[in-house]
Amino acid sequence: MAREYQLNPFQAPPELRIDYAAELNGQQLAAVSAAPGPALVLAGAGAGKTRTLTYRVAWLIEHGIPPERILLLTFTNKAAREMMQRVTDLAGTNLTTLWGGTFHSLGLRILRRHPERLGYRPDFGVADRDDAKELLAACVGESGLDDGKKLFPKPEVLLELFSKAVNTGTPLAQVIAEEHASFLTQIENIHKLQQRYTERKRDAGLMDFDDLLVRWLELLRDHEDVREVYQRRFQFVLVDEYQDTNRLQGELLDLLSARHGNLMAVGDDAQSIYSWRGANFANIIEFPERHLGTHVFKIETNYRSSPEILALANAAISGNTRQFPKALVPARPSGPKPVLVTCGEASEQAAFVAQRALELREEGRPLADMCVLYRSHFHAMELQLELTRRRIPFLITSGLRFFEQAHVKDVAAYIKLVTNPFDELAFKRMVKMMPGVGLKSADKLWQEYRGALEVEAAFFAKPRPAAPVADVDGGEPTVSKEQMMPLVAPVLGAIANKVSKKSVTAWAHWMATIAQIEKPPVRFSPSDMIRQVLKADYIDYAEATFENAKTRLEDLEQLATYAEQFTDTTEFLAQLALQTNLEAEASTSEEKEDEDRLRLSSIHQAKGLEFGVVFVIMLCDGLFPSAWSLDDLEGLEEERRLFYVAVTRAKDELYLSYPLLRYTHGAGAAMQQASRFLGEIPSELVEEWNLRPAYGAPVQVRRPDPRAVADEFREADISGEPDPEGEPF
DNA sequence: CTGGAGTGTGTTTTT
DNA sequence: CACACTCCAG
Repeated sequence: MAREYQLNPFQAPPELRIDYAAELNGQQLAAVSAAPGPALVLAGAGAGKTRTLTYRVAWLIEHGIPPERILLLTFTNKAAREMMQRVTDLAGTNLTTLWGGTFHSLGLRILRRHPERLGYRPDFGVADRDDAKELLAACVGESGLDDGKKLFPKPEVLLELFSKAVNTGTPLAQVIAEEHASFLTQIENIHKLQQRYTERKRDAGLMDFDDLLVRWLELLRDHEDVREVYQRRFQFVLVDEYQDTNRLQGELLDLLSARHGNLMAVGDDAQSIYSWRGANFANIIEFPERHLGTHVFKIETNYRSSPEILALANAAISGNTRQFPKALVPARPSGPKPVLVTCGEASEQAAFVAQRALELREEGRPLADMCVLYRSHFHAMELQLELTRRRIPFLITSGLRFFEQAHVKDVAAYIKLVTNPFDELAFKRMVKMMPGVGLKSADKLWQEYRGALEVEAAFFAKPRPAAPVADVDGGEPTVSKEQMMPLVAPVLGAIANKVSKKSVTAWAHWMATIAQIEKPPVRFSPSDMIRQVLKADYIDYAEATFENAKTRLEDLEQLATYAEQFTDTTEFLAQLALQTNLEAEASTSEEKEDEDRLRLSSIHQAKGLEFGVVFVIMLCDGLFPSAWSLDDLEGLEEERRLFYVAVTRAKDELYLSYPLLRYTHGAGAAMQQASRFLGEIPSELVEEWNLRPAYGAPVQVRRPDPRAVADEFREADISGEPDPEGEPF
């Protein structure tokens, strides 16, 4: 292996601004100042994993490694941004040339530079889950495979299977055998369908989430000159949350770092909670075998939690058989014991959390320093109601993603079609908004449109010069903003005679709107486009269609504001698809960040965060651990790790609660059993609270009237906006 | 062929 | 209990 950079990659340090030895403990320092070469950093929860990684980046830069030679892979884009900001503050260096982000966003970034190598257009789009589902559904439909005679997997299920196969590098047949053996008889058809789906994506100029990884790997593997460029460029590769990488990501990392061999993987096997998404536990275990000469660093001092919380966490995880043994050493002084709270029913549990949060706030702890964690989003229902009722401000990282809401997708479809006239989904989505147009007409119109478009496009199809591979210091992608695509409106005009009588007016109106937004300079400004679409079409449509049109239109105004930072529609759309949550990712205003709100989150979404006080609710067997996981050991162990992640978010106080009774959908009340995870904790490690005596007046026990619930929700301030009436309580 | 009324089904976690 | 899907009337 060529290692010419290996001999002395670190130039003589200039004067260092950071006193590493003073700011890090011995174990952290060892990892931060590690000599070049493969390194595996096993850092327990709260041991300063992020801190270590951040200082490592600063250390590299202070030792003369140019930022553009560092690749930083993190679990969320936000994490990358925060780390880079921190390094900027620490070392006073400008990091704009450092590449950092999620696997998916970096895959997009690299693919965008060489799309022609894989036969993609330079402005290919990113299909989110819904897009992928629709596309696949269309494939199923036209293939006639699902004739209703035999049970055929639904598009969602198929996508899940495809995804698992590529992410884990497992043959599709094997995945099906493991997950849905009954579909094995139709394996031929499923294979055909997958092929069709792949072609269809390419025709539509779309990559789905998996493509961003698969094609990235393909690009590096099959194109030596491209591989060379990136292998040379990325002298140091750092990965966070390595325990949650899947096989595909593992291969990408190995390939990217193969030349210099400076791959530093940071993770904690006890916090692996994404195996359902294909995360490969083995990556972390086999790292030293795959990378000869790996230095293993262990960081075991926990700075986050009180010894009491840590003792509980250790007890909780000890039920797992598959783990590296580790000894987390507490560094903080003693605190209160974790509390186990048994409640009568879910609404009582909600009342407890609300009341306790208020008490703690009285004692001077900001709401923002408290978090309520749960296994599944719907577990937080009663709590949302209770907080709303009591006017306690809260921030929820909700299950539904901003971009996946119908109205957002509707408006985005306009931008998508103008940006990429071949976007079948966008076209059909808009056409179906017209009166009298359903699935079939949409398809017919699409065929007509597509035909006319090909004719138009022929004029634009000029041979593109083979793009030179960008050099290490090469510029950004060579996507020209020039008009390389035909205009949409003329094509719509050309086929206007094919439109049914019912929708002629709507069609003309639509055409006018499209013409308006695809005219420069509007077409280069996503936010202008959104505002024009709203004004021309969508306000009316929304008001006629949605009961809650007002809220939705406000959302769209927010989208337009968010879009202002983009001057390129392709990038805007791609980023939007990769964005989980607009609020979490977009830069929020000062005012909003200052606001004191209780945080509600699924445990998965709370990964990497920490709070003074943590409530873990709904610890019922069958809910957490979820009923799905009860029958196999691996599933159960993952749930246990999830529980471990939950409790290790807490710094000072931890409350574990569960209701004895729960009202389930339709079936009425069901008795609940305490989670088996609670049973695994020695009783001397927790303090048990008896709800009623401690809280005087009996908590109101009521079965919510569903209609009242719905009303309350409608008025509810779910986004956590400040209450217009002023004082929250 | 569309869209409404009526019937059946099935509920994790997310880039 | 909500939503997805089916079936049937315009």
